[in-house]
Amino acid sequence: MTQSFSSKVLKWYHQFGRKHLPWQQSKTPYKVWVSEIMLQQTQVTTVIPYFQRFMNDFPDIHTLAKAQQDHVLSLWTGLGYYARARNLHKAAQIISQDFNGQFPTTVEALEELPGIGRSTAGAILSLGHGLYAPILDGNVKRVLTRHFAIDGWPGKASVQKRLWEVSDELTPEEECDNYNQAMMDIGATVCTRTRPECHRCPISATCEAFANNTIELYPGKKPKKTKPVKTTQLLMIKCGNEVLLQKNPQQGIWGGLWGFPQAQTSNDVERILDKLGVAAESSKPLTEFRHTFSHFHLDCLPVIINLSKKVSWVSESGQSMWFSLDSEQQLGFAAPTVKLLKELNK
DNA sequence: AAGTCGGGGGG
DNA sequence: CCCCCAGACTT
Repeated sequence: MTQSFSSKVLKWYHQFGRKHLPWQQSKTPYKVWVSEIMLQQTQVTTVIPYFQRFMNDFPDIHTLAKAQQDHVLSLWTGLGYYARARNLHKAAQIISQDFNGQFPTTVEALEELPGIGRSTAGAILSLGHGLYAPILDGNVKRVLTRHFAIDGWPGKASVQKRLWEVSDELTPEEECDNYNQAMMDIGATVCTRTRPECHRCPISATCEAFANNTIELYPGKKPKKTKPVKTTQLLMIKCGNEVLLQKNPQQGIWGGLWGFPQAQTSNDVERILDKLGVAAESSKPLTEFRHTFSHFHLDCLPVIINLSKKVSWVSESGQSMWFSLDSEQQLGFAAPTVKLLKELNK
């Protein structure tokens, strides 16, 4: 009598599964939710310190709901995909106000919340509530495409559909939480992208890719396209110990984060200074660097602009501010902004 | 179906 | 340089 797929996975979990990750301690739906959002497209080792800081400042959903967006984004600084933080904050307000702080307990209701898709909903239900729900993250996709030799890029709709069917079919009612955790653990620690350790895999005996020695064919690769290159000047307009920052619009790149005014041409620079009603005393370009996003390169030329006189200028919209270089204000910054603020502090 | 949304780990 | 990572959302 051969064991079922899920029972082999579960047996492996009890021996080798990860049980000491920060969000697995005194587990609650809130911790599971926050960790799942942070872990979207982000590796575990990267997330850990962010999760710790986040829980320290926002220990429960009501605290998060009441927080300033700037505070939430400040704890997301450097993590990327900032819409995750904005959506997390929005969802916290909905859950706190409309649901009395209680998470929904169905996939459909969870998916109504901003930032929660089918897989994250499944993780919250299973890991957070101990209910039945399949998941399909990058780990599970890698394990399943290899085990069942499922061709094609998993991002493709037809392949994704097939993977959901397989995941749904394999996921057991009993110990669904442990099964889901085990599949992620196998993907993260055994069935890795490069150099998988098939000799340690609990399901290698039935793995098609292992049997055919075609592991490297799975998962199918994403079609590559060349990233366009954009250029920008980052204007570090200084006045004494302060520098001018602007808040980016909520939608679009770096939404809700504070950053330096940007210019494409020297004409733009003049216009921006004109609007401030100031004249530059001196202007010094720093060394150019490239910042790469998921879909384009941004060649950044930072320029320090010193003002001759202190301007008593107040933002009309609240979207601009003079930021003290030794301030401890909790604001969200993109990675290049952090890098350049450090330069200014030298 | 394709594009938008970051930043870093590891080869 | 490359690819990918506990994806979701918009068009």
